Parts: sequence; C-alpha cells; structure tokens
Amino acid sequence: MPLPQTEIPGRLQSHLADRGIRMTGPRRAILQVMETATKHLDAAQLLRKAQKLDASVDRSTVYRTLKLLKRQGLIDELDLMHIHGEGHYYERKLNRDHIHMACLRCGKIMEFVSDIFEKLKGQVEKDCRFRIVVSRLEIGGYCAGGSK
Amino acid sequence: MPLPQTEIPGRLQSHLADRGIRMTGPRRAILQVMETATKHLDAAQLLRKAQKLDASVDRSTVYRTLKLLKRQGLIDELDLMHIHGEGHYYERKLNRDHIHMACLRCGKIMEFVSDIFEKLKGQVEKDCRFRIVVSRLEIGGYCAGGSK
DNA sequence: AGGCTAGTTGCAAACGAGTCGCATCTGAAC
DNA sequence: GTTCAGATGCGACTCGTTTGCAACTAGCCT
Repeated sequence: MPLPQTEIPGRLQSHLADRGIRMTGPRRAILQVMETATKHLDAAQLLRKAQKLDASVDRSTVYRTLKLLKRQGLIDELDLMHIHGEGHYYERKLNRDHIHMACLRCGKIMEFVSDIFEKLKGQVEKDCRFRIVVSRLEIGGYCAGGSK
Repeated sequence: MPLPQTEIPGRLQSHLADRGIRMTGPRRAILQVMETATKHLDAAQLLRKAQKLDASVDRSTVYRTLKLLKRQGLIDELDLMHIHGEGHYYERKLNRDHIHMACLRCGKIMEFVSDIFEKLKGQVEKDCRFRIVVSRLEIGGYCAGGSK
C-alpha cells in the first residue's frame, strides 16, 4: 500500500477521488474540517465543526468517515495519553511521523520530529522482520513551562 | 515473546505497603494476578482471574485498583493498537521500557527492547526540556510469520 | 481486646465512546 | 434520466469504564 510522499493542504478529497471513493455532502464537510484543523480533534469536536458546514451531518457518519480515512491510511488516531478522557483524537497523516508529548501538568500537547525515531523504526523492521504500517509514540510527563 | 522477569514476585504488594497503602483481600488477589501474569491482561480477564482467588472481587474494584496502580506508576496501560477492540491492557512496569508490536494479520503481540528507544527518550528530554514520566510506543504492521 | 475512622468494597445504576440495523436517499456511471 | 451500490440519518444498542451510596474493614489508638 504505497502512499504518495508529499501532502498538499486540501488534498484529502482528491486522495479519495483517486481511489474511486464517492464524495458526498457530509463527507466533504468532515474532510474540510480535518484539512483545516489546527489542533487534534476528537469525534465530538469534529462533528460540531462539520455540522457548521452541513447541519445534517450525523455522529455515525463522522465515525464511519473516520474509519474510512484510517483504512485509507490518511489519518492517524491518537490517545494523547488519555489526559483529557478516554476518547481518541485524529490528525492528518503527513510525510513525517512525529512523537506526541502530553504535559501532565498543563495539558499542552507537543509534537517532535526525530531522526532517531526513524532509525528506531528501521531497527524494528530489520531486527524483528516486522513490516510497519502504523506507529504511535506518545509520551506523558512535564514540560518546561512554569507550574501554571 | 518472553517478558523480562527482573522483578521479585510479591514486589507490587510491598511497593504499596511502603507507601502506606492499605492491603485488603480483593486487592491482594488482583495484585497476585498482575504479578504472575504471563501475558497482557485486560480488565475483564483480570477480574476473572482475581475472582478465582477471591470470589467476591467486583468489577469496579478491579478498575479502582488499576487506577491506583497507574497513579503509583507500577503498571503500564496499553492499547495494543486496538486490534482486539477498544479496551486497554495492563502489564507490570519493569525496569526496561519496551516497544509493543501488534501484527495486523495474525494478532500476535511482540515486545522489543531497544537502546535506540532509550536514546530517543533521552533526546526528547534534552531537546524538548520535557521530563518523561510514561511513554508508550506501539506499532502495527505485519510480522514475519506466514499468512496464517 | 475493643473501638474508631478513613479508606475500601460490592452493588446497581449511569455514563460516554463507538457500533449497527434498517429504511431511505444519492452520486456518478451508464 | 435511470439505475443501484454505496452512503446517510436515526435510534437503539454494545461495551468499557465510572460513580453514588450504604455497608464493611484494616490498621492505628488507646
């Protein structure tokens, strides 16, 4: 399942079109929200934002679309260490995997790209003879900010 | 995959005793199951096994005890990439962190200890000025086994 | 030994995230 | 325009987890 290497903002829709997946009103609204999101959204937030573009969007359609995007490898699912509850968060999958750090004190989420992470994945693939499809590294701890 | 058994059986109980935490029948049963587990258990499995030692153990006590152990940093919570549903799995926290790999084809869970992983965590702590409390690296993909 | 009390428990009911069945609707291929 | 696989809204459901509460108890203090 080789994926294109470069992502252009606003390309989720054409990815689906390329794969012959039908485009509908609710789906368009949900994709638009995903594409323009500036932070990690959970299903409920995604629903609320999508309903502003298409009031008829239903909760189950959000979940079905998320499942579709996951299956297509277009989004990643995150827990963010459950610091805000048991649900999941979603973000567009970009070229470069990154680590998520969640501050247990202030709740801030930070992202970090690391060559060592890439090297580690390479080691796993080689030493364990394991073909990586998806990986998730989440870290909980304390950021450098004051006690807030 | 072998779980590195570097901790002494009974250690969980003494950890709690050291911290002045009350020991009860149900708690003892749950700790005993955690200590002797050879694979990752979810809450329901843990409940069933604990009830064999103390039939009165309730579901909610299992969850409350898991929360206690998490708060004390004595266990880790895993998703195992949700390949078996939405629940969580638990394991005793040992000296060495390890990566969990879940095969999307056969469902097998593998563990892998890597000094590159340690190096990566060191980089995060230094470059991001982030004090790591807990980290979780989970990988989904395909293991080297046949198509099964 | 016996009492005190904060901490713990079992129970049942509630919760929230996510799923599903089904009748209806619709995008896009012809 | 017709057609129909695929998508949708709706509501009811599952399942993992949490909570309120009254009863119980471990461990400390006499």
